[in-house]
Amino acid sequence: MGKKEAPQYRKLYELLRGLIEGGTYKYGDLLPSENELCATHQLTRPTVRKALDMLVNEGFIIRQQGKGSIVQGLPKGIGILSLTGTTSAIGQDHLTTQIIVKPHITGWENAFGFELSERDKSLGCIHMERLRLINEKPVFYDITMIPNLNLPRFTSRSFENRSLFDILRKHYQIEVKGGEQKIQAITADARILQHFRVQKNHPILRVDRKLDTNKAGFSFYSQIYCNTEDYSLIGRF
Amino acid sequence: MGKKEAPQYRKLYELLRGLIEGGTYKYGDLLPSENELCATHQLTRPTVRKALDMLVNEGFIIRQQGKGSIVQGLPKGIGILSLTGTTSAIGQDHLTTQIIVKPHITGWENAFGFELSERDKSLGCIHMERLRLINEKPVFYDITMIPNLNLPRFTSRSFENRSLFDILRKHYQIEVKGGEQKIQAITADARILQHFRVQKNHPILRVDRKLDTNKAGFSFYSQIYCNTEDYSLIGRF
DNA sequence: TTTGATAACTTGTATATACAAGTGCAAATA
DNA sequence: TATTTGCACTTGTATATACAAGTTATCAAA
Repeated sequence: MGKKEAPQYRKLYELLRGLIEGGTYKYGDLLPSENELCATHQLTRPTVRKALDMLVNEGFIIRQQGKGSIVQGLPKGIGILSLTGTTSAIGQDHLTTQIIVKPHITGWENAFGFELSERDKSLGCIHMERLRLINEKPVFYDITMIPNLNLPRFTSRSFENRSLFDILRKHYQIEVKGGEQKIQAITADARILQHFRVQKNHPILRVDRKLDTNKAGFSFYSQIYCNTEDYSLIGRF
Repeated sequence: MGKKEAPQYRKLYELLRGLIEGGTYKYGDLLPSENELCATHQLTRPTVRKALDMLVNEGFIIRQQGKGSIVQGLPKGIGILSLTGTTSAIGQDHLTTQIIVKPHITGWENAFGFELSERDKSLGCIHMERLRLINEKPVFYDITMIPNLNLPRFTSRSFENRSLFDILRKHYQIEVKGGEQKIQAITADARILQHFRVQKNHPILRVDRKLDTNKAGFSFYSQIYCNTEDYSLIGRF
């Protein structure tokens, strides 16, 4: 059950990412060259390059042949469009979570337009609804549906302070590896509007997401309503 | 000036991507194993894996240890959130483009909230506004601003039938490598509403984008208004 | 029949190496 | 002085190899 040790390239990636996020390397700085990193960490160039590839893919650095790896700015807004969950994306601001509908087992009404496997349909799902507030102002309302697939004690866990992603990773060794999302601007229905404390024609952003995990065949689904009046969703691509 | 031959891993990537997009490999299929691809294309495994890595990053396949590379579904909506431009994303539907404001050189009023370099500020920009229609219905309105940096004949080119990305790549060897985007739901102003032929409180999705290219220090900017009534923006992550 | 071991596949990680190609600076040259 | 050349450094591409680890089917044993 114990988690295996992370591979070398991943450790280096986490280290460098941490140094960028922590401000040790700032926008425009050059990272140590690949050969320097090899020497410092006792690795070979392909391994180092794999770590740097990950940083490139996530937009932390760009590479320039003949010059080096140039640090890029951090995402400044809410990174909900990237992989990290809501909780890890806000930064300094004060984020609180209210559970509106506690996790409970039910059938699938639908999966926000995504197709469900027959197995998932027959299993039913764990349903949960949460409201997220930034500095006391409601910003996200999200509905999460997870196939009811052998997650002991799941419905009784606390989702107040910790992100769903963390809980899945730490207690169930499930890591979200990617997914698909559909984005629309809508005028929300009365129930959602009430949570956001806004008026009838207030525009709301809706994101329907299918989240794929490291367990083959295990995906879950969420629908996020977002009041983008004060915070916009940002992402790198 | 001629374009260099693409590297092997890129050629394999294009080939496989084409086969997936063309339907030769369908959802759930397994690609040939890495060793088979090596044999077929006279390449070594690291090279083949690099091509597959790219497909993974763009969501075309997932890999499962012990099993193989599993083909995923194609993006079904409008892939504006991914790298490919609008034109290549629509698929079967009929897309037309109307130039509302022809490309012309002007100063920067702003860059949609992104920071400009002093050099770009002093150069001014090429400004252009286009309306895209899908099956005769207006869906996108986009404002593009490109630093006025030595792009001969640019303002006189035709943007009716071809995507901006294609023109940049073919005529100027500029490839968009990524970028940053901010997404909000808004109620549009009168000018935008008029183009979309919708009423006052109709919700509109706005995407502000900074596009980074393979030329270091060369980025351009666009602001896209989108009526998501019939088409939602989709993306993989 | 069921169970369990095994073998033959698959992808994952890592090393070691070589040369190509772009950048930037310093020394040599005009 | 201004320009060119060359060198040292960077990342980019590619090969060859080895072993770890997950999946699946087969076959033997219980």
